[in-house]
Amino acid sequence: MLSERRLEVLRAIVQDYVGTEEPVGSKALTERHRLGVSPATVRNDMAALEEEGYIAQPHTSAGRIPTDKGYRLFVDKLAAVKPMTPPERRAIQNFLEGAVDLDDVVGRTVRLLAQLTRQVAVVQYPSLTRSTVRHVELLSLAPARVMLVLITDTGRVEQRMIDCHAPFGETSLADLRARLNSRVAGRRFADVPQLVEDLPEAFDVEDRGSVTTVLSALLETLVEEREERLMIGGTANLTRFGHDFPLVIRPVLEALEEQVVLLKLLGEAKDSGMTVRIGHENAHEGLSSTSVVSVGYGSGGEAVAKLGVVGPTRMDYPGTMGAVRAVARYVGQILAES
Amino acid sequence: MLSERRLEVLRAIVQDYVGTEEPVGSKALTERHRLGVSPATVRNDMAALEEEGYIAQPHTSAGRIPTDKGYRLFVDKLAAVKPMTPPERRAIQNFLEGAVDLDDVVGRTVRLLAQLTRQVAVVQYPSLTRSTVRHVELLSLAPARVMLVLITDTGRVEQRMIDCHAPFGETSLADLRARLNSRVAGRRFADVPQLVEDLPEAFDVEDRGSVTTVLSALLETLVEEREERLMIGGTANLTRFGHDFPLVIRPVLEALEEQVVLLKLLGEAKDSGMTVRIGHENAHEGLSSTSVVSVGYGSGGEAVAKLGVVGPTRMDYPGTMGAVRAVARYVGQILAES
DNA sequence: CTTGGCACTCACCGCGGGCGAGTGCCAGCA
DNA sequence: TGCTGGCACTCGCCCGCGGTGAGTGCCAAG
Repeated sequence: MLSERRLEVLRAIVQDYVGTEEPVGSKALTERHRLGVSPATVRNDMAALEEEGYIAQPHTSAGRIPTDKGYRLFVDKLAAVKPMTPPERRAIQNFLEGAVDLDDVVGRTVRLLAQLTRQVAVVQYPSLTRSTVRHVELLSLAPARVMLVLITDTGRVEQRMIDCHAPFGETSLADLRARLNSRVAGRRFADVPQLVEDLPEAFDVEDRGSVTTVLSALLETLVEEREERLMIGGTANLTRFGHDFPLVIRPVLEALEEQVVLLKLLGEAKDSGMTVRIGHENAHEGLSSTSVVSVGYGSGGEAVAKLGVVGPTRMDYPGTMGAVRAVARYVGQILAES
Repeated sequence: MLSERRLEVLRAIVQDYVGTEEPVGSKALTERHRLGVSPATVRNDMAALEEEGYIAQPHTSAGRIPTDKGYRLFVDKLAAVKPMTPPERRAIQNFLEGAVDLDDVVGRTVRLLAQLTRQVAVVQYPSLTRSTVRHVELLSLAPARVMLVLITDTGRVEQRMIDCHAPFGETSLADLRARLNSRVAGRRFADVPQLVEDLPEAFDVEDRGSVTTVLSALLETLVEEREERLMIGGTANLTRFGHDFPLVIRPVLEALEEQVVLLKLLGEAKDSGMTVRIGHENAHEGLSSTSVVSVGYGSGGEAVAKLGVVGPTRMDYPGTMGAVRAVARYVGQILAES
């Protein structure tokens, strides 16, 4: 176990390094922080911290920088989430309040988060399976062509074109629509599969095939990776990454373009509470020099989706966590209102 | 007017510079191209080309690089669009054919373009105003809350939530839906405003307010900047830009995040035929070291939207133009089939 | 108008030395 | 036992140096 002061030294190193982006030495530390001990003592502590793997030096005779493990300790034990100031809160609220629909909410959230944290923002649309069905609509576009529209209580709308093999009569369609809605409206999407299981049996044999096709299309929209959508923004902030650009930035941009990767990233995070994944803790290789701060958000007590930011491991964790948490909170409120 | 050979020299300079990314000198030129003259002659030609502003030297005693004006001349007079090879065509077709809906088509197109050109791809969704109405749907979600769903012949679906001030009866809604569809289905979206102008008059006074609200919401979805959507991809390719990274890449990323900027960019392009905007020809400042190659695409003879790529002014214009044209063509086909 | 020759420019590279921040170690002290 | 000042050492960074070579402009001759 590390002594109190050594933890303090680690905290000081993290803070200074995050601020200056340069390896920090023992002398500079004692000057900028009131540690109450001499540089020599700090050096001893640093040697110990390095021994334990919390910090490292890029070259001999350079200062120390925190390792992933060091950041981890910092986040877990040494950092308090920095709450937003009242004016910041008001700004967040104002910015989000003008949104007219879900796309707008998500879009504004992304921009807001990117701006607040000066990092890349990622916002997931409310998950279908965790939402409640508000309405299911079936539109006949052609004799054997039906459009399925799902509407959730979170304002999300998904549509899907369905090709039936046989023509599907207008009255049968209306019948299916009515039955479907009476069964699933107000229920959770996750329960839909069971709720509609025996629905085909209520129909004439001739329509049963089409009904099954429609239902399976409905179920298909609920499977993972099809039902998840997200939006990202603030990629321009990647340019603040460091000096050794292309090598670092490229894999990050590539990862960010792969929705699958991002979804997996957010999926790995805890469902409740804030999750911070630091450097190599991220499974994806291209993101090994980034940290991901994410949190669930939702209209009620339960999270319907996640949002977060991706930035260099050398980031202002307290500030970022504060911003992420605050934004998630307000987005939840907005969602609840609509 | 420049002599034939000088044009040839310019072409050679552009080709070499695009290939090597380094200023090209007179000697290297004569070695790599069969110009039939000596370096000294080429030097004279270069001096003339520089005098006219087609090329420039980064430092004294370095080779020449083309200016925006030089690329412009190259594109206009010296370059032939490079057609895709048969295997490439097949690959494009295969890649696009698996798409299941419009989002998928656009998404695949973006990825395809980015991969083919190794640049940033931008694909606009088919414009509403240039499409034809397939269906208009009105859903009652709550007594005074209606959802409007627009479906176009290009497979695009737009929805919008509408708050009516007074409750809107189910039968009135059905009536409006029927009348609306009989008037506008199969017609061009651009004509919709006139077609529905006198529609409120057909309704009882009590419903007339809600009808007007719904109609104005419908018209609002058609105004510019609301109706336009687009998707971008391949931003990771920006890392191949040059050595002087952050300064160049940052404004480009910023510009790409502003849909407004991109839409304006594409809007400035000609409606038919391919448009190439080089460097400072782009109004947006951040894009002054990029070129934009764009072209309209559509299911029939007429373009319903545009797509293109954004890359460094130092790009392979013939190849890029070939890829952009080919992709636009196949996307048009896919759209026509669906 | 083209060409070979020639002097000149200047970015780039590798070298070497001085500087200084930072380190590890040690002996002394509380 | 733990903290401190002192000290020698390391090594990345900066800077100035000269050599090299690609590239240039100019000129006189073909």
